[in-house]
Amino acid sequence: MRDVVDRLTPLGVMVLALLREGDMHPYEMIRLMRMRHHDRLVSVTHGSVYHTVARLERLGLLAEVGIDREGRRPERTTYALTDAGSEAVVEWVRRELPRVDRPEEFRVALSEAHNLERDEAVALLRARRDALAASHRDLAAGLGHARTKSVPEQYLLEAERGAAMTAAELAWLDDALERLDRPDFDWGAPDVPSERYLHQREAARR
Amino acid sequence: MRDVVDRLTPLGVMVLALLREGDMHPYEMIRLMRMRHHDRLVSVTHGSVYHTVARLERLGLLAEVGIDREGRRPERTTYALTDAGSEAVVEWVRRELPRVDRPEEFRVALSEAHNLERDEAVALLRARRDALAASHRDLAAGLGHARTKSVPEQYLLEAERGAAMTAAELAWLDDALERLDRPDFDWGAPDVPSERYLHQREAARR
DNA sequence: CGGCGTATAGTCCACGTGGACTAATCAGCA
DNA sequence: TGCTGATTAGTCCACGTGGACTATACGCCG
Repeated sequence: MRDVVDRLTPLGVMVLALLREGDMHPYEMIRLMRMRHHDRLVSVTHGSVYHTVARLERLGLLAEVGIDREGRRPERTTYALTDAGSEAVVEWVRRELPRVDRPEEFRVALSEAHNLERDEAVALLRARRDALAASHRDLAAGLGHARTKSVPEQYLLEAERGAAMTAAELAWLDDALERLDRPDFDWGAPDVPSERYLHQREAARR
Repeated sequence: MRDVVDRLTPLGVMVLALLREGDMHPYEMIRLMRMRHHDRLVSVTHGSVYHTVARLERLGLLAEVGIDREGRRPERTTYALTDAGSEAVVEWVRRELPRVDRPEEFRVALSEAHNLERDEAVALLRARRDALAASHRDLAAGLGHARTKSVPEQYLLEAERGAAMTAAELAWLDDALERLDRPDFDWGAPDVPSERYLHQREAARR
């Protein structure tokens, strides 16, 4: 079970997360991801999506549920999430949300955090804040050290920016955690895929 | 010439940039990148580095200059930069520095910006600032639009963070540009690989 | 009404990466 | 002095991705 989670790529997780909203064929996943601008998080190409779906099927995380044909369009294979697949998404997000290495993975985890219960998401983000603070201390120390050895500024630009970005994320996280902690934050049940998205899907299917 | 630049990966650029400091064998590149914490920018493994060097050789951007053997240690192949390789680094940085998509590439470009003349680097970063400002406006507009359609906050966390990060980078860039514009910023000639680094290499070679 | 472009749906190959493996030598500890 | 573990140096295979390619159907412009 745990080893399966290790083999998930960001795109794989997004695919599984989409199937939590309902059965779907790969091409529709691509449309939805593009419509929601999720292609800013992972690169969404035909090659990667179809291959990813095939791989997830081999892993037993999703399964074929039918081949329908609309008009005389090419036939399309529809897939559904298995229990293992549903569990794997949650496990993956749980693992990636607090990690400060692997920023790509984190952005995907954050955008799928709604698949967790609110309390758990908050706890994981709080852990992240601490790790981020430690990371920022390291970066600042490294910069300080380099300056005592009078390394020319031009060589430190990237490190400076890194420290600034880390500080900014820290500030954002503190702010977000404060908002998430207020009891009037709605969040809702993690399994219910929100009426809105279902409507969006219908609109896209039109 | 331009097509060669298209085929450069971030790791490839870092390898070429290292060779601008002097001839080197792949294993030494790995040591240096780790020592300078450049493995925060790209993943530095034996597999990728040796393969990358072989590819750059096929592209004619670097060339074997000798096989020496120290003591009875395994023999090591030393490589040198060709003129085309030297030019390719500059071209690549020139192209990636202002781009706001592809953040990975940008971080490498920024850390190799010292290979450009100061004036050119400043001009490219100024172009980046404008592109970044436009990108931030888009993100903010998208968020505003989502809020008018009352999308639950839990689905907007990643987008919010993205906007905050973009704003932070914008602030850092403005600050950095202001410092870079002051005439007492030293920068120096782009070709001279800085005494300091040569010492560092000797120390590592020891 | 004919043609051109774009949307739908999917396959397949080439490329780059990363981790596992080999193998010898040096440093340190007991 | 012998053993263990880390360092030096490099090879190789399996995996995931992305771009090119195929093929049909629909919409639109002239």
